[in-house]
Amino acid sequence: MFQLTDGEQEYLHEIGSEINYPKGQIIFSSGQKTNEVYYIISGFVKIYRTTADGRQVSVALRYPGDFIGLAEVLSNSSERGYSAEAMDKVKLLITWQDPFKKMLADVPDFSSKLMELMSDRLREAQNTIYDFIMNPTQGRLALVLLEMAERSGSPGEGGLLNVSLKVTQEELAYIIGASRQTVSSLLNLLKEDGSVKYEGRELVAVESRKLKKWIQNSK
Amino acid sequence: MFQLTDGEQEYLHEIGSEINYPKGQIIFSSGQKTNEVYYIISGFVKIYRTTADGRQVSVALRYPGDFIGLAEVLSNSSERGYSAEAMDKVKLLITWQDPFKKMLADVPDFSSKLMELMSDRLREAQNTIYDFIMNPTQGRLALVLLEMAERSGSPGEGGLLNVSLKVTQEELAYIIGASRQTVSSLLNLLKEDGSVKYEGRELVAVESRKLKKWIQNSK
DNA sequence: AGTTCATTGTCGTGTTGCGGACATATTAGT
DNA sequence: ACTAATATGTCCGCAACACGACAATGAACT
Repeated sequence: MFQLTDGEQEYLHEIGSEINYPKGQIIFSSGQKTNEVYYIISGFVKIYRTTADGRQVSVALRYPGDFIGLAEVLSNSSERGYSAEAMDKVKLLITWQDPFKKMLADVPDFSSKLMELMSDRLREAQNTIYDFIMNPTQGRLALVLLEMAERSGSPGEGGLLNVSLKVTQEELAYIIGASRQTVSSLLNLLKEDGSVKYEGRELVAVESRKLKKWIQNSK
Repeated sequence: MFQLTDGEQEYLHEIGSEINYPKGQIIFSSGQKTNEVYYIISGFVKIYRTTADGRQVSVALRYPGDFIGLAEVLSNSSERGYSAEAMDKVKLLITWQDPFKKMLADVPDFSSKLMELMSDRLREAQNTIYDFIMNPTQGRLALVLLEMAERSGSPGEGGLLNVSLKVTQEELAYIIGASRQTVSSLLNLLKEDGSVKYEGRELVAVESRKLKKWIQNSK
């Protein structure tokens, strides 16, 4: 996986500034001018677009240690193609694109590291496409829950992952491209099955073994 | 769009060799060792994966002027994640990864150009995800036909695009994640509508205006 | 503690699209 | 030209899911 060196972290802190966003805060919006690159210190960020009829479609989730708003800067496109929203309390490092580009030129290997990052992301996006074609709704739901749990959870015994996630069903529906109602019933199936454990409206654990049974042959 | 300079083209020809593949030829397969990078001179290439039960899922199409097999090389992953197959007569330029990486270091701006390419591709992949969520089958079919026509066709008057494409309906089904039968009926609707024109089994023209009416609000 | 708002559960009903089956048409092989 | 292999058209039953409606539950604000 993608990992910055201490030196790179330091450099980023020098040219950027830390900001905290509350849950639901919009970080940037589709159509806006491209000025900054963000580095995620903690929390989840949703990359999405709002359709003409008001629906949301999210195309990716970004996790700590990842950059957002990067593609536009690297490809010199002046407008954001997607919006970004904090799904959680999020701590970001904001850097303006000029010093960021200078860093690209200054710091050896940073450029090739970003190249790796972009390649990984492309692969991820292709996997998402693959999953969309292969998996019916329940599989996609399982996939997303698993991914979020793996990114943020602490492993217990067996395939158990302890997490602490407050994500509404509507949000999940946007991510997997399903209706809210369908997510509701599917989640209940997963609960009965013991694949996921909720405390109130907070997801507290997932049983990855069981969860994987809902996913189609992934390869 | 992505475009190589003459100098870069020349360099590539020096370190690589041209090869012709017939339609249906597999260029590389998922799981294979990563050794080469390919540059498409002419023809279409399908990037796909075969599922356990034999179905194919294609996640992208690549057109002339694009690289394939690039992501694995840039991210130093030793195995191909997807397979690539010629959808046409395809002319490729094969380069081994070592001289290719040397070129990256040698040729100024080549690296940043590839960065742009990767960014564009990521954006494309995200758009594909978006379209999958937003568009029902007929919309996805229209999108793919339009894209292929735009990439290979010569524009006539109005929104007309003259092309010459031999793609089976099964192939289209793999690309849009639908069943062969559904593609068959939808294509007939498109023909009746005048959105596409066939001569035998060859697609010869698309009426982009009409075709676009089958696509949901794309932004 | 009470009111308000957001979130979730659960019905119907209607549509879309899959997948099997089979006929027909077209292309390729020898 | 004849045969085999591929590709296409079409019908039908079935399952998955969307979408509207509304109730019930839980959370947040004052």
